[in-house]
Amino acid sequence: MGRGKIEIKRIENHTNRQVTYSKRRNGIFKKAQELTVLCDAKVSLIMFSSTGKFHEYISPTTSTKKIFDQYQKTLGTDLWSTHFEAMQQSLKQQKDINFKLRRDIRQRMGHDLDGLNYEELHSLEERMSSALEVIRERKYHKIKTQIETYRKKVKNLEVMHVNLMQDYQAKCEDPPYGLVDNNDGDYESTAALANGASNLYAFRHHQPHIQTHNQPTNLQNGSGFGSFDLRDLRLA
Amino acid sequence: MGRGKIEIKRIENHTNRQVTYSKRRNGIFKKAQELTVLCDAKVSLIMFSSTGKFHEYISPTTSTKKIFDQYQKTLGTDLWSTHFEAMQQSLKQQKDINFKLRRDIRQRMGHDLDGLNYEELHSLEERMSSALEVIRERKYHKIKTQIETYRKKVKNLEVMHVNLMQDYQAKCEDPPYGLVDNNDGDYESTAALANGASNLYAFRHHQPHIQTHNQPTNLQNGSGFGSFDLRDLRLA
DNA sequence: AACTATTTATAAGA
DNA sequence: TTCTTATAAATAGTT
Repeated sequence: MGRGKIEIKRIENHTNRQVTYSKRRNGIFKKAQELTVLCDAKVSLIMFSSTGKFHEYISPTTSTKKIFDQYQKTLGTDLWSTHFEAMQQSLKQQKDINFKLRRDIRQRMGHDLDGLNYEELHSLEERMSSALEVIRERKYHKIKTQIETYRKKVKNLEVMHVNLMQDYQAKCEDPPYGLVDNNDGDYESTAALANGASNLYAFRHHQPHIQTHNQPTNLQNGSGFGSFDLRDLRLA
Repeated sequence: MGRGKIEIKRIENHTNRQVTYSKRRNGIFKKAQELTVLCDAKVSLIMFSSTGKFHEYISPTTSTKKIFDQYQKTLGTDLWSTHFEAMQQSLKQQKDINFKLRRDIRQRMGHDLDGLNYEELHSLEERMSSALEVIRERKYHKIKTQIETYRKKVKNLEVMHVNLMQDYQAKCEDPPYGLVDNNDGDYESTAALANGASNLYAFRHHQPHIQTHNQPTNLQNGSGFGSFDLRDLRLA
C-alpha cells in the first residue's frame, strides 16, 4: 500500500528501515487500539526495534503485568516456574535442614529426648562425653597459657619494682642530688613510690592489683581474663 | 476500509464483534510479522478476546520470556521483584541460620573451638555437662524400664514352665490315660517337654534362651534390646 | 468463507 | 521528521 508494492524482506537501507519502522509502528498501534475498542479485547503489544528502542501498547482496561500473569495462566507452564520453584524448593530444604539441626542441638542440650531409643541415647551420650573431653582439654590449655602469660607479666613487674626500690634507696641515701634531679619528675610517680613496701608484699602473694606509674591500667582486672573466677577451675 | 466507514467504538452485535475480531486479528498479526521482517524488530503481541480467547504473535528471532525479561530490564522496575527478592532474602537468612547452627553443633562435638575464648569454652562445657547428666538419667531410666519388662516376661515363663512340669509329671505317673488322652496332642509339644529338665536348669540362671511350644519366638534376642550389650551399662 | 466496494495504510517523493 | 499522494492492503457489509 504505497506508491509501489514492496517485497516483505528486511529493508537493507538503514534510514529507510527506521522510517518504515516508525510508520508501521504507528499503524500497528492504531490497529491494536481499534481492536481493543471495537472488539472489547485486551491487547499487549511490545516491540523492540533493531536498534533496541522499546515501544509498547497496552489496552487501557488491563496492564502488562496482568497480561503476563494471564499469559502464564493460559499457557499452563509458567515461564518463571523453573527458577521460582527451584528457589521455593531450596527454601523448603533449608528450613528442613534447619529444623533438624535445631532438634539435634536441643537433644545435645538434654531436651526433646522422647523420640530416642536406648541405642540412640547411648550413642549421643558417648559422642557428647568425648566432645566434653576435648572441650575440657582445650579449656585447660587455654587457662594454662593465660596463667603462663600472667606469670611472665608478674615477673616483669617484680624486676621493675626491685629496680625502683633500689633507685629510691639510692636517692634516700643521697638526698641533695635526689631533690635537684627530681625537678622534672611528677608528683604522682613520687606518691606511687611512697607505698612501695605494701605493693611488694601484695606482689609476693600474686595478687593482680599491683600498679606502678609505668603501667597503670594494664593489669587491673586479671589482664584479659574478663570476669575470670577461680571457681571455673573446679571443672577443668 | 470497507463498504462503509465505521466509528471506532465497541461493536454491540456479538456475532459482528466476533467476526471483526477475527478479521482484524489476522490483519494485525500480519502487520506484526511484516514489521518483524521488514525492520528486523522483535515483536510480542498478546491478545485476549472479550470471550477470553488467547492469541499471540511472537517474532521468531525471540521468545515471549525474552521479551518479558527485556521489558522488565528496560522498564527498570521489574514486575516480580517484590515477591522474588523477599524469597531470595528469606533463603539467604535460612542459610545463615543454618551455618550458625552447624557451627554450634560442630563445637558441641569438640571441633571448631579456635574462635572461643575461655568464658565461652567454660560455658559450653557447663551446658554440655549438665545436658550429659540429663541424657544419662534418661538412658538409665530407659534401661531400668526395659529390664523391668524383661524380668516380668521371665517371671511369666517361669510360671508356665512350672505348670508344664507338673502336667508332665502327672502324665508320667498315669501313663495309660496319658497315651489315650494324647491322641489330639501334637508331636512337637511332646518333644519340647522331653528336655524339660535342662530347660529348668537354664532358666534358674536367668538365661534368656528358654523356649516353649507356646511362645517359641518371643525372647530369642533379648526382646526389644536389639544389639544390646552389657558394656553399655558401664557409662550409665 | 468469499466477494468487493470502499476505507485505510503506507512507499516514495518532496 | 512530516506532508503529500498514488497506490497497495485491509476490511465492512454482503452473499
